[in-house]
Amino acid sequence: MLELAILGLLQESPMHGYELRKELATKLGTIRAAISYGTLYPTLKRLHTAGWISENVPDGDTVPPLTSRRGRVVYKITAEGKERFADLLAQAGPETYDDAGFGVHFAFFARTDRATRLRILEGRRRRIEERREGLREILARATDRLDAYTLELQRHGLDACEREVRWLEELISNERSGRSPAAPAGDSPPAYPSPHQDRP
Amino acid sequence: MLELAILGLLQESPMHGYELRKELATKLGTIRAAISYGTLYPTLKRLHTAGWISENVPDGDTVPPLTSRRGRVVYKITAEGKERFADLLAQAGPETYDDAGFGVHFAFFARTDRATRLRILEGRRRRIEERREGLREILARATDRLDAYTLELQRHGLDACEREVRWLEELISNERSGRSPAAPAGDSPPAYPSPHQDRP
DNA sequence: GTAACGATGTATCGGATCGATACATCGAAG
DNA sequence: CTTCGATGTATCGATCCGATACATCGTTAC
Repeated sequence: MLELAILGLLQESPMHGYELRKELATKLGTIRAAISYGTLYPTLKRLHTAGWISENVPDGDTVPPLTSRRGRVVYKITAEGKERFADLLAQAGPETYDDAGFGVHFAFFARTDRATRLRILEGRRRRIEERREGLREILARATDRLDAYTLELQRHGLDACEREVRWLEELISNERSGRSPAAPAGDSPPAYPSPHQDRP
Repeated sequence: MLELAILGLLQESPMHGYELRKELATKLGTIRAAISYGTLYPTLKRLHTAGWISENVPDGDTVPPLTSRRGRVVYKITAEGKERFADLLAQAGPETYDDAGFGVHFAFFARTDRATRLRILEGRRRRIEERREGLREILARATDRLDAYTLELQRHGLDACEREVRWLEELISNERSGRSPAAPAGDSPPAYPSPHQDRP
């Protein structure tokens, strides 16, 4: 999952690890608070071994002992890496529908074709609907077995599910009618400031 | 984190692994969809080694070869396990405020003292507020660097944060005034079907 | 001037957890 | 009478996190 995110960001521009981590946090926002270095560096090493990225260690050829710069490794995507990224972008399996997988894929929807976008959005919706039904089941069946706090937790979870389904439905509807992702679907006004829709 | 959940459930009644997994799914609901057996059994083993639970393998003493029942191991909490559970319940550190940790602790709030409940709720609120501020920062600062889909993702995340902060505030307010967790705080009517509040 | 500090930067280790897989029992449906 | 789905125990490889260590750089404070 992280693999997709890294390749996607390096496609935009080469970066070193620290920068990559910050950009990752910005791009993924709430999905993955911040990637641990214990995840990032091994993954970068793996991507390098696979030949999808290159590691550029700038050892100043003729000036090694003067300042002895600590190696600031710049990572750059390769041609094979771009192919790999395209492959990952196009696939939509079960792992694409869980919280982390969906978030990462969604973050790169601008570079995903519409058919795949729709498949992912619908798969995710299905997933959340199942979760929602599970919670409704619990709330209908086990009301007496569970204490007030546990029930409140389930209600809060159910609320979040219903909200996400509505959100997904709006996104799906927008995709089908060829609208911008954030454009309001018609009757319901947007709750957030409009994303400057200057192309009619 | 899983340790707390297992000890908590086994405190209610002894269970075998399969049952434990199902109860865990019911109790934690949206927090942790379903615990993998690859997590559950090693954790049970660990708890057993630590002396917090006992493993009861019912090998029918005098009837070994007749049906040769596959060992259905029944796990039971020990006195030390109960102490351990109480210790875990009472502590409120940074790991108590992330998504998984908070959810598990909240699920056992019925057995947590009020002071700890308040500390955890406030710590969690702080955590979500920080996440919210981070998202606002991104939405204010990086609007032009991010595409429409990424922005929409951030907005959805921000919305979820604001919602959770409101939820936490209501819970905190209820705790302070000694109300039931799910009771409405006063002016705002509940968004979900009232949890049959037949006591006035 | 220089010492301290916070941001930048690379890297590893142990531990928690997941998903896939394997295997075995049992009751019911066909 | 056999196949199938639910029940049940268990392990393996891979992913990811949190803590930790260490080094550089610029700014601020003394």
